[in-house]
Amino acid sequence: MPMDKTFDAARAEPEIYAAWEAAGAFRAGANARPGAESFCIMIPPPNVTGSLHMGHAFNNTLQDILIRWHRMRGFDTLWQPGTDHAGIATQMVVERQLAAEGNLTRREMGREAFVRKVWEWKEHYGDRIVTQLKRLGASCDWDRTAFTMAGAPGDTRKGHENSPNFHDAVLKVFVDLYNAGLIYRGKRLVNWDPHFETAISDLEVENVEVDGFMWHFKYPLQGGQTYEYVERDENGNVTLRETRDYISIATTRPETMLGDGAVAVHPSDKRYAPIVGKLCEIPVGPREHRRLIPIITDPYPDPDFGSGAVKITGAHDFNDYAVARRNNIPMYRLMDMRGHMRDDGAPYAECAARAQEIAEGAEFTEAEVDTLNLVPDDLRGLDRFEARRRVVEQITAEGLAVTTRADDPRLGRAARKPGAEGAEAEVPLVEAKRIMAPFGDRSKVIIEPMLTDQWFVDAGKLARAAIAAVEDGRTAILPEQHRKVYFNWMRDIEPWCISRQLWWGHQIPVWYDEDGNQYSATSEAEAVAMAGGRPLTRDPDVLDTWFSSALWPFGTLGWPEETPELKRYYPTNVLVTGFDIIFFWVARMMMMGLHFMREVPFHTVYVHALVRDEKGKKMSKSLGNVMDPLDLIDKYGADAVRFTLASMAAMGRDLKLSEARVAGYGKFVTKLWNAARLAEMNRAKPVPGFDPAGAAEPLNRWIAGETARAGAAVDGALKSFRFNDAANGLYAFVWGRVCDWYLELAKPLLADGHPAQAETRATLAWVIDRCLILLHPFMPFVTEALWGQIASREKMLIHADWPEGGAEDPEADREIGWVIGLIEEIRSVRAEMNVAPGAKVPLVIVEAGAAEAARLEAHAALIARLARVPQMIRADAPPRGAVTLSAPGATLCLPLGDVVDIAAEKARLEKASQKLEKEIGGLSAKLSNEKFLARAPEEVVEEQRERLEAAQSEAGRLKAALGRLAEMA
RNA sequence: GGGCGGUUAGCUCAGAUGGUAGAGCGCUUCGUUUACACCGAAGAUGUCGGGGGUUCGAUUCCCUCACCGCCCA
Repeated sequence: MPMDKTFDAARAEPEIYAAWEAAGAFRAGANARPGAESFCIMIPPPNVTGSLHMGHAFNNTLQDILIRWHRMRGFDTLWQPGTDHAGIATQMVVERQLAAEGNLTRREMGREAFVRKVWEWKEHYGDRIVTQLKRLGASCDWDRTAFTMAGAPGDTRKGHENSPNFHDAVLKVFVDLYNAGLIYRGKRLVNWDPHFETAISDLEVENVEVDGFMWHFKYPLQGGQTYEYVERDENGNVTLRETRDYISIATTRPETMLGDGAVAVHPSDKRYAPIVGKLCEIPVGPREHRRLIPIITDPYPDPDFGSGAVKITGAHDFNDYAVARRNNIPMYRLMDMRGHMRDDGAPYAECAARAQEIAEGAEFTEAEVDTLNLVPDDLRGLDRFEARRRVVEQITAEGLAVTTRADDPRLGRAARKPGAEGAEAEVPLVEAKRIMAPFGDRSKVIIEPMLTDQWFVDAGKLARAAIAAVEDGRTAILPEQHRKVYFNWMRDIEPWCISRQLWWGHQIPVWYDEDGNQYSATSEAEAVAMAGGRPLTRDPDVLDTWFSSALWPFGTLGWPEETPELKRYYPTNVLVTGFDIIFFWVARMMMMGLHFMREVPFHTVYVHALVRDEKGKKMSKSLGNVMDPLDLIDKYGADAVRFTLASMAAMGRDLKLSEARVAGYGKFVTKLWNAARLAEMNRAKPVPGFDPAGAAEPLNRWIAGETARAGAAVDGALKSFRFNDAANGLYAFVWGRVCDWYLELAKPLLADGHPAQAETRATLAWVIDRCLILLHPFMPFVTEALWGQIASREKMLIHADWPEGGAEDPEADREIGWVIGLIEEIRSVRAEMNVAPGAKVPLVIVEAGAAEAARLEAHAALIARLARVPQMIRADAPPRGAVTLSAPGATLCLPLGDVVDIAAEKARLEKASQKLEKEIGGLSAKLSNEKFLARAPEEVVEEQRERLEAAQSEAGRLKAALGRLAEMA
């Protein structure tokens, strides 16, 4: 049955994938040679809520290439798959679904029922991303699919039937770190997401510049005191001197003024030296209970920024928090968990009075301060942004806003034009400026720094080993620039907040007795025993999802049990990941791996770049520029998508992906298909044990050498993670060498009756096989399809032996190279002389060296065919009007006397001649430079000399040809 | 503000360790020779961002400037 003209990817891909799975082709150790080295990659577990995007497609294509390559080379290969339970994301998705179904809310149904719902959801939808990875051709050992929540209460064990019990590993890690003092609980300022009502880590906060305002307010000094406020320029000359009864404070968040504990100025700031230590009044709240706060010094305020004085709100700002701690300033929490102004506790008057005592020096505790609600009664319960509006309104109404002329440019759009009507009016100074605001990376709401009790990992201690391992090269990070990023972050690491106020996740294994004592244990029974039987309640919080994914490299292999897999595959070889999770994930796996396994989790971290759209924009739903890999697979086939991604994977460079590029590689699939089709039509079948290196025909030896060269290039490129070089090299080899030249040159030899027919058939089949093998890691589907179609084989291509070695054949290279050059030369001349494509022109041999003459004779048939010169004629001199060809070692020409356009030929020769003269000029200048001769390496000098000689002899030939042309004219 | 990366053909990008600037796409012209028109042949296009330096020699190494992008404050 003749082959179709194209590969039907849509039909073939699922069949091929099913065949691989049925054969167990992906299983750990499949195709391993006896005693083979192991090669293991841990998949970056996609979120269980995820669906395949370009980043996944890229990331997994690269992993699959490495895995398939090693598997074919006989390594004991494991590509460990699995998914991440993705705390916030999953909880969000399920809550949304409940709402859409008109179901009870999370809080209405309670924790247990909700968690059960999440497990149900996971059963239904949790394998979507896995299915999608399969469409890409990912050859993971799916039987081992792991899940970061496996074994947690309620696990239905669907979709991750064989996953190691991750929950056990997580609990053990927690308890061990707790007992080692590396995990602790404390009241700290953390990033609070008011939408999800949970703490999140620094890394989950995106700082974005937005339009905002900077308000300037007056904090009056206690009892109407005054001071001389003096400003000076750099030279110390006084530029402003006035008597003030206030200190000017700038803020972008006026609602937090209610919680101010102090005003701070820099110790060197002379302007405020007279009032340091005095009290000033917060200009908001009921007049009768205005709070007074101290003016202190601290290195934090920048004297050159704003007024140089900073309000300190320890409970709602990270910088202020540090200042407050240093100076024992109380931190008053103003908001509730939803970001609304507090509406709890005693009335304002009572709280404010107590705060006043504290400001005046009364003793206080953290716990007491947290009970004080300093939100005035009229603002309680308001949303934080509404409260801000009211605060500004109240202060301004009272005349305590700093004012400026209405044409002050700092007012932004609100400013009048200078000289315009009203430009001289005094208006409140509200600067319009860009300010950095923190947003939750999932909720997209503004994050509120919030003083709450949380659990922390002492990351600083764990980081030391993780830094050392990269410093001494036990783990290599590629490309190298990412080492620096890793070090910078690791060396300056903050405690890691690991508690989340969610329900979906590993619940913290800590119980409290009535006195608040903590018992950390892997089970409640154990905790009760530790507590001597006292009644306990469990901490309701769950762990940050990244806490469990940090255990991925050993948790998936069965730790804490000492499984054979753990022994065999840990440390893993390569981690392929995006730079955006170096901190979230890579750094934490390093810390946990080194701490619990005493060995690095992976030897190499290959950090790939971002897939962008063709204009270089980040793909995002809101921009509408996302390309869906599944759509592309539907349209062009998985092979084309994979090959595109691989060919663009230059290390450290972002990919700008365009559909045209994918379409281009789709054509490459067709090209390969048709090369195989040609072989089939010529009845070229693989001959077992055949080695073209020993072929009689130079052409066959030549392609054997080219193939060896291509194979070595692929190996070299993949060894150093240059996926693009590997892919592009294969493309050039298959299309540019095999299809464009070998197949064309072989056609005459494949003709019936040709003595080399059998050998050439065997070589042709061999070459196609090699193409399939070398391309398989990149384009697994079409290659496997052809492999099966060409012959019945012992093993599928996925387990075929990767070629090792193979030598080039310099003699055959020279010979075939010469023939190719001649054909190109003739084609070029014909095209430029406008010789009719069908016109048959003889090749005139005026002069030829022995080797050249032999080549002409040996390859006459194929030269005739490809260059359309049906006969070769010997002559003593070039005929009139003949065009001389540039062929090393021979004087050949084409008698185009009748057809030649003399002017065109003259132009052609002159152009070539000019180019040569330029080269000759450059080369001879170089060679007459004594310094060059003295200092350049000898082989470089020699090379230049040879080039000069070649150019000169070529120039001579051109000159002769030009001379003949002149005679004709 | 600190750090990192980029600037090469019309477009998208390669150019490890300095020594003849490349590919794909696009473009122009031509082509039904039985693998492939999802093809073939031929062709054009570059002060390698600007300026300095090191060197016999710089797209490549160093400095500096400009513009673009990313990360961290």
